[in-house]
Amino acid sequence: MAAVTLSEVAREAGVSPATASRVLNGSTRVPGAEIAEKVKAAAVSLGYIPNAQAQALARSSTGLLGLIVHDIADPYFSSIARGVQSAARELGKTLLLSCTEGTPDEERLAVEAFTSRRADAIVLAGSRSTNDSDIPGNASLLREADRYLANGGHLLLVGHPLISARRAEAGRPNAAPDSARAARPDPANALVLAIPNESLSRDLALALADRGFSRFAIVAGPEGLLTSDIRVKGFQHGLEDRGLPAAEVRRSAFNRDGGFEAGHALEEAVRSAAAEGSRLCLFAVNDRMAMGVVAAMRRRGLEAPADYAIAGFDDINTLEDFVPGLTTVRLPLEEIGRSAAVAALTGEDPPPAQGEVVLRESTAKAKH
Amino acid sequence: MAAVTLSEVAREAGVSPATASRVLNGSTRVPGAEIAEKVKAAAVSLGYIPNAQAQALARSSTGLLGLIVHDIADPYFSSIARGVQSAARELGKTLLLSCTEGTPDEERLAVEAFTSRRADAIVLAGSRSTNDSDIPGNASLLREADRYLANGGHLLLVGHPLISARRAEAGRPNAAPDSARAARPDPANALVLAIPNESLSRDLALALADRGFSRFAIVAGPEGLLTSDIRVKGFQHGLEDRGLPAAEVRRSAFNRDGGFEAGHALEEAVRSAAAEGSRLCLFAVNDRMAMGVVAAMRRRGLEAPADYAIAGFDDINTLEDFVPGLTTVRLPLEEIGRSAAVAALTGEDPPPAQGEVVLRESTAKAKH
DNA sequence: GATGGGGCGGCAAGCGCATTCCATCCAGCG
DNA sequence: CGCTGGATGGAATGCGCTTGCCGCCCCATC
Repeated sequence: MAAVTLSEVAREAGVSPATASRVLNGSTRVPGAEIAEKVKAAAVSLGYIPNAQAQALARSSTGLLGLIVHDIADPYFSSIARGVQSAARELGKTLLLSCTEGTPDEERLAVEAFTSRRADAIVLAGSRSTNDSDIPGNASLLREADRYLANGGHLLLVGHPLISARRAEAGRPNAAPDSARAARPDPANALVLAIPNESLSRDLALALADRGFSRFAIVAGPEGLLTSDIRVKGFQHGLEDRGLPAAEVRRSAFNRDGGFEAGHALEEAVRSAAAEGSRLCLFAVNDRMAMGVVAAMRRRGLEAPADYAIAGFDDINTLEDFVPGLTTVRLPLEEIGRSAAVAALTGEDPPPAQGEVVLRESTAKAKH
Repeated sequence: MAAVTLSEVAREAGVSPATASRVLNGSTRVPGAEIAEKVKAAAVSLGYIPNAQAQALARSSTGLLGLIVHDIADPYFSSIARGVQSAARELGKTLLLSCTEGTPDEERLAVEAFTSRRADAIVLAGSRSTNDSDIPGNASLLREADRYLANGGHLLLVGHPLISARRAEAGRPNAAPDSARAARPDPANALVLAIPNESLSRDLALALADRGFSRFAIVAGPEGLLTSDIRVKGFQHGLEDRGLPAAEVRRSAFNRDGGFEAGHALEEAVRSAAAEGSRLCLFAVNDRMAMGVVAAMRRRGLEAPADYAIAGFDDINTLEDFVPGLTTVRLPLEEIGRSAAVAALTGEDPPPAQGEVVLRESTAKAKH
């Protein structure tokens, strides 16, 4: 990529590179009008485009914002990405994107790559995992994050803080609630945009109980996946608050196919509840899983809300035309992306996300 | 973003920066084993991470790949993005992302930004518009692209070539077919990953006709939107091939809401066809529009395939759990993204995309 | 044992730009 | 009329790294 350089423009305009630099790229010292005109004209006629690399090197600030997600083709992340991108554009930043499939090792690689690019800030979205097999990965991710921060970068986590050795316990059954964890400063000193997963899934359980459901089952992601674990916990708390027995938890992959698989496995439970004259209410910890469950049930001839009820979480945009309308917890994903980007770039603490329970047809009162 | 520099590592290891550079970052000349060890040890202990900006400046190659899409939250683009990202990762490139809402002006800005970053290659996805109002935008996009290419960048367009003044006619009713346009070299000398929109929509029309449908209507995007126009044309050709009358074309926004709107408008036609004992078959030029149509019809109490038939185009992943199963044309979007990235980076011509008609329930023979 | 060549570090020159410091010029003031 | 101070353009330096070139040493060769 050879290209027109500043000094060529300067020569063309008959001024020094310093002067050209001052008129072309915002400086505190703006040269006289006449000279400025000459320089601008020269720049236009030569088709000058500043070399951002060189500028970055000279100013030691790149104007780059890194975004790390599990999977950009997942509507959850692509909505967030849209928000991040839109904020980045408004702030005149350029977006770097990396997808990691959710593995801490890939995430570390991404942080490393962005550190190498000297990104001004990094937004890291996606659930953490407290799985034992991820301990080394989490540790090295944490180290990499520390290094990035130590070098003056801004890191913002969407949802959960990074998993430290100490915190690896946090997702476990008897860990501290959301609030306590959020209050504890992240060891890596990263910003965290909190998503009230626990209280929202509790709200969902309450809403469902108030609608008259009394038998529940939970379709969760693999053990150790923080987002899933926390949502399960919140939901169970809600049931407990209403004096209902804890729901059985069925674990599978944290995606549509996981839901599909769980759906098959839950057929029996749905039918036996029906046999007893009640409807089982399912809570899938994310919408994609819920959609998988619905697909599996449908294949077995079971429909919501007639034969069972089901709720998801996230309110991804895909739901708009999904049948039956899926009860879920709306997360303002694009907005989350926007404020994540802004917070990361400014270094200010982001406002926690606001969610809300959205009741739809999939948990309607039985029609008959 | 201050950080450990190469020369600090070199000093720590007791060697010159040149030597350190050679051992740390792939050079043809690799220093002796003993020295290499010292340098590596120093790099690790200091936590050295090369400054990609400086490297880029020195090597004049950045390892950056730019991706420009209309909307990253649209599953069509996010699937492509996934493919691009995955190829980029494998090739050791970093991805720059920009969303433009499909306006040529924003696209130009994105190209400019990526040029400024000296991206090695740019993938530009999304339909072009031959609309009169976009003429100036297209022209300046073309200029910007030319400039990028002149500076040694590689540009790859997904779908259509850039719109030149000359080519602005191409999308018009009596323009040359796909093949002729593809054969004409792009003025900007950019690569083009061809998507056989015309022949595939023709295939779709043939398949539908063979299924026994004889009355068609088309739900298209706004006039001048190339992808839409070409698909319409191909479909009409297919009908013509079967001796069927041309379908009425109804235009609205190229998205879900446009489809919804068109769906309402088409209620009459569906009902009157039914009154005459036949079913109207709708072709929406993309899946999102088709989904909007289905939603609108459902609201009016009309269901596919019982009351009408409908087909879409793209086979976005959202369709997996859409009811009814939507007949469509499958485009291997992720694969398209992958080969787009590879071609852009290598400068080689990409293989044209392979699509196929997928018949599903939405165009099933009437059940009764 | 002298000579040529190959291998290996180091030196230094940039890559394109921002910015500090300096020289210059002119206006204004005493 | 001489001096000072502010404004303005230019020269020089450095951001962190790569790489062509030079010089050194050691070994093989005659």
